[in-house]
Amino acid sequence: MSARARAVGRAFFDRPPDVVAEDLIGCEVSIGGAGGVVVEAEAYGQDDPASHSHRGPTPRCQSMFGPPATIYVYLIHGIHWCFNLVCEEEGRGAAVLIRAIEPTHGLDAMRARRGVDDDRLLCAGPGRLTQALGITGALDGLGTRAAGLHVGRRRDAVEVARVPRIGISAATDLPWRMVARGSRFVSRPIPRSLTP
DNA sequence: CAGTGGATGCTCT
DNA sequence: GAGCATCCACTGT
Repeated sequence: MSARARAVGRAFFDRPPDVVAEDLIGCEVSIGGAGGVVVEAEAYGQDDPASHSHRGPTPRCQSMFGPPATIYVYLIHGIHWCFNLVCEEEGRGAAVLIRAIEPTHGLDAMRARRGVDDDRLLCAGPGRLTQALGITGALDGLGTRAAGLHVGRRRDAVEVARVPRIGISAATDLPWRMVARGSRFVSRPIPRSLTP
């Protein structure tokens, strides 16, 4: 077990969502002793028809308009929680969806919560990741400190691919999905046409 | 491996 | 009432 990486500061999140999403790749995220390294994340902004914040605050997405590093968690398809971190300055409604991590800590707890044995599928997808980490709507609106969430700085170099986002029906061309090249822990592979 | 369809219930118009 | 930032099982190559 390696030492915990130094935490990123609030200024890290006080930047545009695509910049934050790109820089989050390779960073360590953990909560309650479970976690890993971010290998896939998507950016969502206010002037972005695919974003919940696009039409202004609603009861669901209100926390997107909070200060940088606020946690935004919502339920999708009535089943799965999705985990975001707010970025840019307060009130902009920008956030980054964490879509996949390479699990490194608390593997047994995550396997138990997921009910699967295949480590590749533990955190490969926004719904799988929240289930593995035990993240629910109870964290919505909290800051990282209050939630017990740790975000550590990137320690090793990563090559990041910028590709179109997944599972949305608007702004499907915007390349705001960031993927760690070569990782086998992503939710879906990088499109062949965008592979060197 | 690719494509399809069902589950499941909250959110917003 | 329609749509949804998903996942899983199942089909057919």
